[in-house]
Amino acid sequence: MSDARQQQLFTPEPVPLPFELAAEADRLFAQVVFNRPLEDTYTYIVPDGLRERLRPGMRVKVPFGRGNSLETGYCVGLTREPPTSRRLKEVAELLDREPLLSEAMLDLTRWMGERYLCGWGQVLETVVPAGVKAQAGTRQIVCFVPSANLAERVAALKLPKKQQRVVDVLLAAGRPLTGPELAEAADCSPAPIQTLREKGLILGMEGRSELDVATTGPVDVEADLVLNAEQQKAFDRVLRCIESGRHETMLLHGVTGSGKTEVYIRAIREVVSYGRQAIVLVPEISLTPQTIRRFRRRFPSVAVLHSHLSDVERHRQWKRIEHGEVQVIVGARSAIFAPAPHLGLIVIDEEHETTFKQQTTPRYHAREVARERCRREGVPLILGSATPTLESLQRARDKHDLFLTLPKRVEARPLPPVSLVDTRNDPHVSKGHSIGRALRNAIDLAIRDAGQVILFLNLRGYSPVLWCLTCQAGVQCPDCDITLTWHRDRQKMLCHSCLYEAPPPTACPKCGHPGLRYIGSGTQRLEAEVRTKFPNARVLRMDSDSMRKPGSHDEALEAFRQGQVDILLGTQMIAKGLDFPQVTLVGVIDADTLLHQPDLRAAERTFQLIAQVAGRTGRGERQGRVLVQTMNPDQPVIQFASRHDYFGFAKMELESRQRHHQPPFAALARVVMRGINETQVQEAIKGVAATLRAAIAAEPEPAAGSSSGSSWRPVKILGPAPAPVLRLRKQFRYHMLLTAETPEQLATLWRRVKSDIVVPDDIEMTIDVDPVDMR
DNA sequence: AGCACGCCGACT
DNA sequence: GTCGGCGTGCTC
Repeated sequence: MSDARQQQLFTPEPVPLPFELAAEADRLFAQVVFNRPLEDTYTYIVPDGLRERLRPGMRVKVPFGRGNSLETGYCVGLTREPPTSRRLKEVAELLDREPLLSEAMLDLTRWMGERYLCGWGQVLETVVPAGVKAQAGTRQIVCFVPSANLAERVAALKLPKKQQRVVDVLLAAGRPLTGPELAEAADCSPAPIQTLREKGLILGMEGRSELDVATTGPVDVEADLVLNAEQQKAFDRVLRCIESGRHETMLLHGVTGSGKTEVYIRAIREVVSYGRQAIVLVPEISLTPQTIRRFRRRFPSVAVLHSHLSDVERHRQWKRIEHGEVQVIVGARSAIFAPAPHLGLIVIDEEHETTFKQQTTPRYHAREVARERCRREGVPLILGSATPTLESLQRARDKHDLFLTLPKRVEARPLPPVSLVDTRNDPHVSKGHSIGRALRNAIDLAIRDAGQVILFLNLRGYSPVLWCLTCQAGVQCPDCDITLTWHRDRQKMLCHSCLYEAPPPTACPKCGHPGLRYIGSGTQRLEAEVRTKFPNARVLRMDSDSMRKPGSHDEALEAFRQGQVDILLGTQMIAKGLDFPQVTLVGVIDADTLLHQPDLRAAERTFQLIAQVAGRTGRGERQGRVLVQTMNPDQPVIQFASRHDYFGFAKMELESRQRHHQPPFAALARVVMRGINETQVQEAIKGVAATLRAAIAAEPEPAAGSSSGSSWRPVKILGPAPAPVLRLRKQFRYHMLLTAETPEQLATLWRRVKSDIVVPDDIEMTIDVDPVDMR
């Protein structure tokens, strides 16, 4: 028998008194999570003073840890039964008047923590915008209300004139008034109000000023366009799904220029007519005034959420959405968390874009969060793309999702013919030029016919490599394993992976020899080349260097649209779904850059990019054509892209992925460890790999045939190995991949093993579920 | 992720 | 004798 039990023999428990029992039965506990990588929720006693006000979704201050330091946490639930018998601490303070999140969003964020292997509180911290937490745009104010029986009490007193007037005004108002409001209405200074407050006749009440959530003024809403037969067919299917009231994911495959947006708009129109809201996610880069206008012209109340909003503005939009004052929410990745009270539909445009994956904790993919949110709320999800990810395509093939297609461009315009130009033997290219003979001729011709030209090169700067002839290597960033890019406009060498910059060296910093050569071309050098080769053409360069001013992006595109520019050249930025009817030629300067990336999706990216860029032409009355310069004209990906053959590409690539047990045929997670000391990082990741392998070995394999359906494949560990970019921002990085059949298997293993892993203080470890960037 | 606790070495 | 180094393990 334990000491505790022994003692009880001599000190019998006192019989609880009735009021104690009542209090016990009536106790309330709060479940709290923190912005830390912790899996557990922590239970706290809710003190009497807070029990009426505390609700799930509010933040609290609670004593945490052995030092009982006050930490901010999120209350995620309330319960009457404490889950542990341990002695509980009390909630110290309540930080919010209203919940920051609904119960539904709390559930969704918990799912995210489990899916992406991070703390629930970490998810909440990023889901709620900072401006909402700080209640940006509102101030702490004092409002005045009458005390009980004020009228009778005052009748018995003889108040000075001004005080009497204040009382009359307040009684007549019938609502709390702020100090200035009251003073204004009673035509007095704050003094009489203060006196009345001190006498206890009127009461001060702490509150917050209202946020001005004035909606944008009335706008003329344009009528819907007439759908063509294919759009109508796709829309009919979407309509059936909306009317069914059940969740379904629809993959809308539509070639560039096929009118996907019009189908989205009709679907949104439908759910809006039932009084529901729609969320439209677009890649950040597409979130231009033009895109926004497109929705604003069709719906009277549209909220836009993007990264450049101020805290106050974001808070205002959030409130508008929360109050149901908004029909359509258009935004980038994080708009997936918009607090729409009656969600009716989510649309993800350009579903294949990698910007939908967040690259910091919580490393969620907005498409997967959207899928889960729609499933929980029983509403449809539309994924749109001309080049869907193989993950989405495979789900449609497996009949999990519905496949809809718009196979033709609107008005049956043909897709532009794509010619591959082999630059291996081109006389200009071998001399270091970016524009080969064929492309030069094509540009000449296009300009002579008064057409516009787009030239695409996915490298900014002037020259990506400063080559040392002695070392036979490029000059690298001192902090990263990346060659420095020469930016001629700024006269600086820049690292595109960190903030490092330096003046150009005259000699190799490694070996000290002079004789450095500028090799390769970025958009700046291409611009110079274009200006010399086509001196009469009006040229505009668009990349993140030339478009730093806010609004310049839209301005540039507008100038191009208006025909004030003949040749537009730039990076990814110009590849996105914009509609320029006068473009008759698109040139891809170098199709090979993406092909050789150390990424399992390199081929997919290459295909998507060529397809995107090619889609910029042939969108008007005039025919367009595309020239793709490559050193690998026989490469299957480039071949498929030149034929606009998405399905041919997909078939080939899916077969390859299946053979190699890669997504979408496997679930993937990537563990990265980094630190200043390379051997320490190596040792640490070896330890983690060993722990994982031991856990896998210890797991008994299920008896043959016991698992129904597909064969059970245990989690496999690939690596550890140096990350493709070994050094980044002074830190050495090693990684390993975990693969399994399902993400659940990965999660189970990771959770079991995580508590056994000890990482030294100066080493950082992250896990990325469904990684899209392997650098 | 923090942070307090512990158990070891070089100092007033 | 004590200050403080960093591994270890817990946080309602």
